[in-house]
Amino acid sequence: MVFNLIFNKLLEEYSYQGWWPIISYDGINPTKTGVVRGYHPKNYDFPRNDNEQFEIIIGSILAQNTSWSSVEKALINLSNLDSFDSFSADFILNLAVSDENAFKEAIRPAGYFNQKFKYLQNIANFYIDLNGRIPSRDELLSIKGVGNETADSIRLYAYGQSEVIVDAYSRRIFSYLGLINEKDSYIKIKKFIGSNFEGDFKKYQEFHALIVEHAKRYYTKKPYGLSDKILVEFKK
DNA sequence: AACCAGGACGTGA
DNA sequence: TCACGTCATGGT
Repeated sequence: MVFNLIFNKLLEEYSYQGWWPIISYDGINPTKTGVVRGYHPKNYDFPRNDNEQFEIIIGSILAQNTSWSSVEKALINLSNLDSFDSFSADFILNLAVSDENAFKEAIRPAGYFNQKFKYLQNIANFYIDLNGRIPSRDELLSIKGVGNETADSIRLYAYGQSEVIVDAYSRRIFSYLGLINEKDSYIKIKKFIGSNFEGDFKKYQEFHALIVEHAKRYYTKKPYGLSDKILVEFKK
Protein backbone atom coordinates (compact mmCIF):
# COMPACT_ATOMS: atom_id res chain seq x y z
CA MET A 1 0.00 0.00 0.00
CA VAL A 2 2.73 2.44 -0.92
CA PHE A 3 0.24 5.04 -2.09
CA ASN A 4 -1.38 5.07 1.34
CA LEU A 5 1.98 5.93 2.82
CA ILE A 6 2.36 8.74 0.30
CA PHE A 7 -1.17 9.87 1.07
CA ASN A 8 -0.40 9.99 4.80
CA LYS A 9 2.69 12.05 4.17
CA LEU A 10 0.89 14.54 1.95
CA LEU A 11 -2.05 14.84 4.33
CA GLU A 12 0.32 15.51 7.20
CA GLU A 13 2.02 18.18 5.12
CA TYR A 14 -0.98 19.96 3.57
CA SER A 15 -3.97 18.80 5.60
CA TYR A 16 -7.49 18.50 4.13
CA GLN A 17 -8.07 20.16 0.76
CA GLY A 18 -11.85 20.49 0.58
CA TRP A 19 -12.21 19.50 -3.06
CA TRP A 20 -14.15 19.95 -5.32
CA PRO A 21 -14.66 23.70 -4.70
CA ILE A 22 -18.23 24.91 -5.13
CA ILE A 23 -17.98 28.57 -6.09
CA SER A 24 -21.40 29.42 -4.74
CA TYR A 25 -20.39 28.00 -1.36
CA ASP A 26 -19.03 30.47 1.17
CA GLY A 27 -16.60 28.14 2.84
CA ILE A 28 -13.33 29.85 3.52
CA ASN A 29 -9.99 28.14 3.48
CA PRO A 30 -7.46 30.90 4.07
CA THR A 31 -4.55 28.53 3.61
CA LYS A 32 -5.32 28.13 -0.07
CA THR A 33 -3.23 30.15 -2.44
CA GLY A 34 -4.87 31.98 -5.30
CA VAL A 35 -8.44 30.96 -4.64
CA VAL A 36 -10.19 31.98 -1.45
CA ARG A 37 -13.72 30.66 -1.98
CA GLY A 38 -15.58 27.45 -2.43
CA TYR A 39 -13.44 24.88 -0.67
CA HIS A 40 -14.94 22.85 2.17
CA PRO A 41 -12.19 21.00 4.06
CA LYS A 42 -13.33 17.95 6.04
CA ASN A 43 -16.88 18.39 4.78
CA TYR A 44 -17.80 15.63 2.34
CA ASP A 45 -21.48 16.48 1.98
CA PHE A 46 -20.93 18.03 -1.42
CA PRO A 47 -22.54 18.24 -3.88
CA ARG A 48 -25.69 18.99 -1.87
CA ASN A 49 -28.07 19.30 -4.81
CA ASP A 50 -28.33 18.93 -8.58
CA ASN A 51 -26.99 22.39 -9.33
CA GLU A 52 -23.89 21.84 -7.23
CA GLN A 53 -23.44 18.47 -8.86
CA PHE A 54 -23.70 19.94 -12.32
CA GLU A 55 -21.43 22.81 -11.34
CA ILE A 56 -18.71 20.26 -10.62
CA ILE A 57 -19.34 18.64 -13.98
CA ILE A 58 -19.13 21.97 -15.81
CA GLY A 59 -15.97 22.79 -13.89
CA SER A 60 -14.34 19.51 -14.87
CA ILE A 61 -14.82 20.35 -18.55
CA LEU A 62 -13.66 23.94 -18.16
CA ALA A 63 -10.63 22.80 -16.16
CA GLN A 64 -9.19 20.74 -19.00
CA ASN A 65 -5.61 21.93 -19.47
CA THR A 66 -6.53 25.19 -17.76
CA SER A 67 -5.63 26.76 -14.44
CA TRP A 68 -8.33 26.75 -11.80
CA SER A 69 -8.28 30.52 -11.39
CA SER A 70 -9.32 30.82 -15.04
CA VAL A 71 -12.02 28.22 -14.57
CA GLU A 72 -13.38 30.14 -11.63
CA LYS A 73 -13.64 33.28 -13.73
CA ALA A 74 -15.64 31.40 -16.33
CA LEU A 75 -17.93 29.91 -13.70
CA ILE A 76 -18.54 33.30 -12.12
CA ASN A 77 -19.23 34.82 -15.53
CA LEU A 78 -21.79 32.10 -16.21
CA SER A 79 -23.42 32.57 -12.84
CA ASN A 80 -23.74 36.29 -13.51
CA LEU A 81 -25.84 35.52 -16.58
CA ASP A 82 -28.52 34.00 -14.38
CA SER A 83 -28.08 34.27 -10.65
CA PHE A 84 -31.03 32.00 -9.96
CA ASP A 85 -30.39 28.77 -11.80
CA SER A 86 -26.94 29.29 -13.28
CA PHE A 87 -25.63 25.78 -12.95
CA SER A 88 -28.56 23.73 -14.10
CA ALA A 89 -28.24 21.71 -17.28
CA ASP A 90 -31.36 23.46 -18.58
CA PHE A 91 -29.77 26.86 -18.13
CA ILE A 92 -26.67 25.82 -20.04
CA LEU A 93 -28.69 24.41 -22.92
CA ASN A 94 -31.04 27.37 -23.09
CA LEU A 95 -28.23 29.90 -22.97
CA ALA A 96 -26.27 28.05 -25.66
CA VAL A 97 -29.23 28.46 -28.01
CA SER A 98 -30.52 31.86 -26.94
CA ASP A 99 -27.18 33.68 -26.73
CA GLU A 100 -24.25 31.73 -28.08
CA ASN A 101 -22.10 34.84 -28.06
CA ALA A 102 -22.66 35.64 -24.39
CA PHE A 103 -21.99 32.02 -23.51
CA LYS A 104 -18.68 31.93 -25.31
CA GLU A 105 -17.65 35.28 -23.86
CA ALA A 106 -18.40 33.97 -20.40
CA ILE A 107 -16.21 30.90 -20.75
CA ARG A 108 -13.51 32.59 -22.83
CA PRO A 109 -11.10 33.00 -19.90
CA ALA A 110 -10.96 29.22 -19.53
CA GLY A 111 -9.58 28.81 -23.04
CA TYR A 112 -10.66 26.53 -25.93
CA PHE A 113 -13.99 28.27 -25.76
CA ASN A 114 -15.29 26.96 -29.08
CA GLN A 115 -14.61 23.36 -28.11
CA LYS A 116 -15.82 23.74 -24.56
CA PHE A 117 -18.97 25.46 -25.79
CA LYS A 118 -19.88 22.20 -27.53
CA TYR A 119 -18.60 19.92 -24.80
CA LEU A 120 -20.72 21.67 -22.18
CA GLN A 121 -23.84 21.19 -24.25
CA ASN A 122 -22.96 17.53 -24.83
CA ILE A 123 -22.66 16.86 -21.13
CA ALA A 124 -25.73 18.93 -20.27
CA ASN A 125 -27.84 16.73 -22.54
CA PHE A 126 -26.21 13.65 -21.07
CA TYR A 127 -26.86 14.86 -17.53
CA ILE A 128 -30.55 15.43 -18.22
CA ASP A 129 -30.89 11.98 -19.76
CA LEU A 130 -29.33 10.43 -16.67
CA ASN A 131 -32.31 11.55 -14.68
CA GLY A 132 -30.40 11.34 -11.42
CA ARG A 133 -28.70 8.03 -12.08
CA ILE A 134 -24.95 7.66 -11.43
CA PRO A 135 -23.17 7.34 -14.79
CA SER A 136 -20.66 4.56 -15.40
CA ARG A 137 -17.17 5.38 -16.50
CA ASP A 138 -17.83 4.04 -19.99
CA GLU A 139 -20.98 6.11 -20.33
CA LEU A 140 -19.02 9.23 -19.48
CA LEU A 141 -16.27 8.31 -21.92
CA SER A 142 -18.82 8.06 -24.73
CA ILE A 143 -19.44 11.81 -24.48
CA LYS A 144 -17.40 13.93 -26.87
CA GLY A 145 -15.36 16.14 -24.60
CA VAL A 146 -15.00 13.67 -21.74
CA GLY A 147 -11.77 11.69 -21.63
CA ASN A 148 -10.29 9.48 -18.96
CA GLU A 149 -9.35 12.17 -16.49
CA THR A 150 -12.57 14.14 -16.79
CA ALA A 151 -14.64 10.97 -16.47
CA ASP A 152 -12.83 10.01 -13.29
CA SER A 153 -13.05 13.55 -11.91
CA ILE A 154 -16.80 13.59 -12.46
CA ARG A 155 -17.25 10.15 -10.91
CA LEU A 156 -15.07 10.98 -7.92
CA TYR A 157 -16.16 14.51 -7.10
CA ALA A 158 -19.65 14.89 -8.53
CA TYR A 159 -20.83 11.39 -7.59
CA GLY A 160 -18.57 10.33 -4.71
CA GLN A 161 -17.40 7.21 -6.50
CA SER A 162 -13.94 5.90 -5.60
CA GLU A 163 -11.81 6.49 -8.70
CA VAL A 164 -8.11 7.03 -9.11
CA ILE A 165 -7.46 10.10 -11.25
CA VAL A 166 -4.32 10.04 -13.35
CA ASP A 167 -3.31 13.53 -14.38
CA ALA A 168 -0.08 15.06 -15.61
CA TYR A 169 0.90 15.79 -12.01
CA SER A 170 0.47 12.17 -10.96
CA ARG A 171 2.65 11.07 -13.85
CA ARG A 172 5.38 13.54 -12.92
CA ILE A 173 5.40 12.75 -9.22
CA PHE A 174 5.17 8.98 -9.44
CA SER A 175 7.56 8.65 -12.34
CA TYR A 176 10.04 10.85 -10.49
CA LEU A 177 9.73 8.52 -7.53
CA GLY A 178 10.31 5.57 -9.82
CA LEU A 179 6.93 3.97 -9.15
CA ILE A 180 5.63 4.20 -12.74
CA ASN A 181 6.83 4.96 -16.23
CA GLU A 182 5.64 8.38 -17.28
CA LYS A 183 4.45 7.20 -20.70
CA ASP A 184 2.49 4.20 -19.50
CA SER A 185 -1.18 4.22 -20.49
CA TYR A 186 -3.77 5.96 -18.36
CA ILE A 187 -5.49 2.70 -17.48
CA LYS A 188 -2.28 0.93 -16.58
CA ILE A 189 -1.28 3.67 -14.14
CA LYS A 190 -4.81 3.92 -12.76
CA LYS A 191 -4.91 0.20 -12.02
CA PHE A 192 -1.46 0.15 -10.49
CA ILE A 193 -2.25 3.01 -8.12
CA GLY A 194 -5.67 1.56 -7.35
CA SER A 195 -4.21 -1.82 -6.44
CA ASN A 196 -1.83 -0.18 -3.97
CA PHE A 197 -4.24 2.26 -2.35
CA GLU A 198 -7.04 1.58 0.09
CA GLY A 199 -9.79 3.75 1.48
CA ASP A 200 -13.26 5.16 1.03
CA PHE A 201 -14.29 7.76 -1.53
CA LYS A 202 -13.30 10.58 0.83
CA LYS A 203 -9.77 9.32 0.85
CA TYR A 204 -9.72 9.12 -2.94
CA GLN A 205 -10.98 12.69 -3.10
CA GLU A 206 -8.29 13.91 -0.75
CA PHE A 207 -5.58 11.93 -2.48
CA HIS A 208 -6.03 13.55 -5.86
CA ALA A 209 -6.37 17.02 -4.36
CA LEU A 210 -3.22 16.50 -2.32
CA ILE A 211 -1.33 15.34 -5.39
CA VAL A 212 -2.30 18.55 -7.17
CA GLU A 213 -1.33 20.67 -4.17
CA HIS A 214 2.02 18.97 -3.88
CA ALA A 215 2.78 19.04 -7.59
CA LYS A 216 2.01 22.74 -7.82
CA ARG A 217 4.85 23.33 -5.41
CA TYR A 218 7.51 20.96 -6.72
CA TYR A 219 6.53 19.67 -10.16
CA THR A 220 5.64 22.64 -12.37
CA LYS A 221 9.13 23.63 -13.44
CA LYS A 222 11.67 21.40 -15.10
CA PRO A 223 13.47 19.42 -14.01
CA TYR A 224 10.43 18.21 -12.09
CA GLY A 225 10.72 17.06 -8.53
CA LEU A 226 14.34 17.83 -7.76
CA SER A 227 13.37 20.10 -4.88
CA ASP A 228 10.79 17.62 -3.54
CA LYS A 229 11.97 16.82 -0.04
CA ILE A 230 8.52 15.72 1.10
CA LEU A 231 8.22 12.51 -0.90
CA VAL A 232 11.87 11.86 -1.65
CA GLU A 233 11.87 9.17 1.02
CA PHE A 234 9.70 7.10 -1.32
CA LYS A 235 12.09 7.40 -4.26
CA LYS A 236 13.27 4.05 -5.62
C1' DA B 1 9.91 34.41 -24.78
C1' DA B 2 9.12 29.89 -23.88
C1' DC B 3 6.51 27.10 -20.90
C1' DC B 4 2.70 25.53 -18.16
C1' DA B 5 -2.33 25.11 -16.75
C1' DG B 6 -6.55 20.16 -12.24
C1' DG B 7 -6.85 17.35 -21.39
C1' DA B 8 -9.43 15.69 -25.37
C1' DC B 9 -9.92 14.79 -30.13
C1' DG B 10 -8.67 13.84 -35.04
C1' DT B 11 -5.43 12.07 -38.02
C1' DG B 12 -2.04 9.04 -40.06
C1' DA B 13 1.18 5.70 -39.46
C1' DT C 1 -2.19 1.26 -30.52
C1' DC C 2 0.65 5.68 -30.54
C1' DA C 3 2.83 9.94 -31.74
C1' DC C 4 1.73 14.30 -33.26
C1' DG C 5 -0.86 18.61 -34.31
C1' DT C 6 -4.73 21.45 -32.83
C1' DC C 7 -7.56 23.93 -29.74
C1' DA C 8 -7.00 29.40 -26.68
C1' DT C 9 -6.58 32.26 -22.78
C1' DG C 10 -3.79 33.76 -18.83
C1' DG C 11 0.06 33.66 -15.75
C1' DT C 12 5.12 33.22 -14.80
